[in-house]
Amino acid sequence: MKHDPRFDEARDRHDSRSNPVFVGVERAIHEHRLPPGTRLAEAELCEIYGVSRTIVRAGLQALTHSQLVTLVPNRGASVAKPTPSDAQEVFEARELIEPRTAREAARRATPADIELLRRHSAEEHKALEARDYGRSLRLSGLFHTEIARISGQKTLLGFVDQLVSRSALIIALYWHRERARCDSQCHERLIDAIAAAKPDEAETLMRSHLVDIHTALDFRDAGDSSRDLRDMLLP
Amino acid sequence: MKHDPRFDEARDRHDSRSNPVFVGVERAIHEHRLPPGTRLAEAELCEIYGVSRTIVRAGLQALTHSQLVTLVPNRGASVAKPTPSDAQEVFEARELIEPRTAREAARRATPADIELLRRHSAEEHKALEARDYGRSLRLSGLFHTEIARISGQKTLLGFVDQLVSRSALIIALYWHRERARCDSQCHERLIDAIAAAKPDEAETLMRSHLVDIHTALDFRDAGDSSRDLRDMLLP
DNA sequence: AGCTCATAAATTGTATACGATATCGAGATT
DNA sequence: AATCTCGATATCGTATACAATTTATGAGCT
Repeated sequence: MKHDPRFDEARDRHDSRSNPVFVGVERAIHEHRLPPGTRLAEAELCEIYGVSRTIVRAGLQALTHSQLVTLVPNRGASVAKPTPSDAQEVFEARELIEPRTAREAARRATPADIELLRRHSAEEHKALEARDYGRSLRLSGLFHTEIARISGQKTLLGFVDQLVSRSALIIALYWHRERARCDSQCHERLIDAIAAAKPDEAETLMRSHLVDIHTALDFRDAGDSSRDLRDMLLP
Repeated sequence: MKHDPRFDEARDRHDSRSNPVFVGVERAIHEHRLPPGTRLAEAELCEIYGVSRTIVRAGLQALTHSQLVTLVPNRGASVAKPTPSDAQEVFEARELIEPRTAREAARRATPADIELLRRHSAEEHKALEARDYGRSLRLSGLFHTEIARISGQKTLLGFVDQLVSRSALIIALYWHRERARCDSQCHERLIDAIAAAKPDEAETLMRSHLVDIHTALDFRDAGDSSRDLRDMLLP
């Protein structure tokens, strides 16, 4: 046996993805159950997830690498608080990268991919109607990473993943209007362009969609709130 | 005291950057002392750097996140071996992102920045004349990340950093000609464009520079070699 | 000889123990 | 009353111990 291809799948996502702390905290951040700035004490996470500090620390370091968590030496971890300047940068980066993934997705999407996108969009719509704010936000992000996945560029997918993640924090801090009205419209039109295999249109739609969100950000207060960790992570 | 700004510096780079395993292995990869595929046994790294497995494992996980190391569950770590398809992707991503950082650098570079770039370029040239292949390669990569730093986009800097890192592995695997002749020419011209504050020109030069390298890659054999870890890491 | 399976050695995964650093609070000082 | 100092407590950083898994070795079999 020369090389077992299973390893290639195993390695990529099973480093952080198999860590319950990483998965749980990431998801809680995506769903806005963990507000920016929340302190993440190791002992507390140990109890919540029933693992030792070894696992907790590995998870926190992984979260730090994706910039969802800020780790201050000797003083512990807390949910990251992107500054207005960070927010600008993240959206500038998205405006550079995602039009490309949308273009490529339009060139490569299979019928199954389109089906998946439409299903996601429907789910997002449903969550929004059910007032399940957190879930709709997570699905909205998933839509963007799904397009990156369809584009077939694993490297760009990694970047988009990170940018979408951070966007959840940015939206938590700097978004005030009733959101996602534009989203569902924009997302539908993007799917149509991709399904019609129109790369130029998909690229343009994606760019303007991101610019829309970007320009709607509102940089003022960034107040703190402190509730109980267990409440935010367990449900 | 509300918020000590030193933390902002401390947090960013002092997570992985203070780990001797991360720093040492990263540098060895950048300088082509650690060929792709080299196995990285934990016990061996413990001895080499005089630290416990805790530190070694943290370093290996950080290296995995920057995709320099492949970590297979229960079977340990080895230096990553980007496939030809990975290599294509990395350069496509660089061709998307780095023209932007070059453009921004041309708009924002201070005289001190230009000075620094010229000094780096001179060092690189010297290393090349001294046949110090590893050093010249590392400096060549540093040139690209330095431009990203000057662009002022921390987010894109992070991506460029990762892409340049992986490029060292890609060059180790898929580059055969006598290299870096083009580089020093290209780099000089790029500095000139940036110094002259010509964003369009800097952007174009960067793009064609990257395309040059990309098209010169040669995807054939990817043979293994196994020497002693200590020899590759300690000097 | 080549193969299979069992056992031993090596290596990784996780938990815990201990030392270092930071945080908090009581009492003294200005 | 506010600030400062110093000890107690909590929290983090690193090393180590033990369990789980993989890899290497060799006897026995076809």
